[in-house]
Amino acid sequence: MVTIKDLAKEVGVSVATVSRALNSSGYASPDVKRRVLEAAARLNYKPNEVARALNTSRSNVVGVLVPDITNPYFPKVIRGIEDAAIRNNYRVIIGNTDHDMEKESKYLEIFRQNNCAGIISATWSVSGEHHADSRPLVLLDRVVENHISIESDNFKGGRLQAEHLASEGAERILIIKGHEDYSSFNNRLLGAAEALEAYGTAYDTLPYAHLERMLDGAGEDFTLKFDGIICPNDVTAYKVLKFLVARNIPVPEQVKVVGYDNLDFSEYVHPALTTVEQPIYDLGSNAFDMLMALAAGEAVESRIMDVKLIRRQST
Amino acid sequence: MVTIKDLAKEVGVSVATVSRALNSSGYASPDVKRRVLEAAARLNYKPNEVARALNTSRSNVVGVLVPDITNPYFPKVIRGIEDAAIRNNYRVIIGNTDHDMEKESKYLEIFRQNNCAGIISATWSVSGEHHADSRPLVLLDRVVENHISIESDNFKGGRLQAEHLASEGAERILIIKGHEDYSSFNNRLLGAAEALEAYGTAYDTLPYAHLERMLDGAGEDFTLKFDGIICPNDVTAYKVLKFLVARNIPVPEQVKVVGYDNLDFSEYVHPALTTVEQPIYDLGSNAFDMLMALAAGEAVESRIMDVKLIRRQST
DNA sequence: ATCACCTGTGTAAACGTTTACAGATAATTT
DNA sequence: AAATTATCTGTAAACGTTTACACAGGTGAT
Repeated sequence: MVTIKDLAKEVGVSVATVSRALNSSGYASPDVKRRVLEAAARLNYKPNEVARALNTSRSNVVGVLVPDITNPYFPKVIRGIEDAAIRNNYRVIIGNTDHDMEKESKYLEIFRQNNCAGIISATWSVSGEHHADSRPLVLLDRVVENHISIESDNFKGGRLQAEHLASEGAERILIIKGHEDYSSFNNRLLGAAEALEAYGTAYDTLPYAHLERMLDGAGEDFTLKFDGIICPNDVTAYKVLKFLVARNIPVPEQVKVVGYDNLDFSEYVHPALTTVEQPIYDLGSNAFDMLMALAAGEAVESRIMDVKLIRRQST
Repeated sequence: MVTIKDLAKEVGVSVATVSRALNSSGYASPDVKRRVLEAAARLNYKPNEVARALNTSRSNVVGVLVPDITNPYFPKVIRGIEDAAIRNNYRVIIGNTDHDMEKESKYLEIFRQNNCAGIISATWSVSGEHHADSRPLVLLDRVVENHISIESDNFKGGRLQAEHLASEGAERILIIKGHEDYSSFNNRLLGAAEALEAYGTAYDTLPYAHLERMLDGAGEDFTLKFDGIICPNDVTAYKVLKFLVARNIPVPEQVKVVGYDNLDFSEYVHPALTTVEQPIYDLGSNAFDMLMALAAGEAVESRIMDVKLIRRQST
């Protein structure tokens, strides 16, 4: 591998001068700078990032934490992050936490061991003592006190779900709750509940675990008592739709279903899913930009991205 | 951050001894070793991976190249790789190449700059001069001469698709081709064609680009002339199903459709998709194991994983 | 002519590890 | 008892960068 030393020898200056010429840090005469750059191009010199990271104790790697990359929401987020990262000459290390606080801590430790420049996390166990680490951090789709975060307008999204069902004539609505640890799901619930109360529409809520039991064929069939179902995300909605269709319950005639996310697949399920679209890719790329700003010591504000309703055949 | 130096001071030995004690390399008296480990645990010492990578010119990071993580095939592969990696105390850097050789080269360069231990790639432009780099490499779902690879049994998979349609009574079959640069798609095509010829069933092939034109509403509607459609992957099958359903063409009565991959979603589309299942997750985790073996200098053979047909409502 | 300052360069230390080498002691062989 | 070998430890160099510091020469102000 060609190093800064080789360049120094080639040009006939010291390594310090080469480093300064390459990074335009400190002084370097125009002539030397030109010769260094020429030699670097000619010998195809690429700086060793590891050495750089060791010296500056800051690599150009950002750590990204997701519950499970297999959940189709996250690849899009990651793609957004990765594209932004590569534009800025950064790389992305990913970690799957499975909502497990142990794993989460382990990855944070790993990120530290790798001198990562910062962390974007879509999972955050507040109870942990991660806080000790002062690395720049942006939470994605999760809001936690004293941390910068970016999320879609979950409250509005919940409201859109509810208003849409109500305006389509649903009179008894079931709201399926998402993972209770996450602010995003809770805010969707709040938004929906508030809207339904304003409309004067009757509704009930169902913990996610109960839904799973129902889908497995055990437990009560909740769907019979309702004519509208609000799902915490699209993947849940797919399962609900499958359950209803398998029982020959006409959707949307007897029951209307609305999801949240607008994943690519939502137009392929049957019936095609009405859902709230959030700008998943942009959430990722913006999160990266915010992280860079944070790392540069700039003041950064938490961000909320707009959402909109996408109407399809399930309502 | 607590370093090896701190441990040395704490225990009252040199850093060399600490290093040897921690890594069980070279000699270290049982007593010293015990004291070092105790101090490491007490002070919560974690080795700095960057320093280690610089010294040994080999980090515990592997680079993973995929065309686009947004394609639902890849998150599963990546999850397989990542799980295997973390078990072995390795990390994963991902790169999206978009089938673009420039990006591919760029990422390979980046992996080199980061002293990556090896590369797993689901995309490989043979024409490039990447070969100069002698880093361990495992190709995933791509076969290229002189490289170790792992893939599903694409030929058999293609055969299963064809045999199934034929045995269900299809008499004029359309095979939609996948990306022609990739051996996996070509082998599926070969397997299907060979099976159909053995059956004496008529078939035709369609370049992917033509399909896209048809889906966009432009160009000829190919589906009318056929009663069986073999898709190169599930995502393509989703699009075909949507196209057919939108035109009220009864599936599977008039046209039967079979996919390839068995993605999680294939049971949610309408009608639920008959497809060939390949062990996507295992492809990833095995690829990692092969990479480790390769890095350890062991002899490694390319691997082909078995596939099986999953019958659902689209046939 | 003196002083201050700016520009350009080299020397050397530092980042946190691993490891070749040498020296010292202990254990085993002859 | 001497010679060999095995075990243990420390010193110092190395990995490829960045950067504090020192020094030299040039420019401009006083």
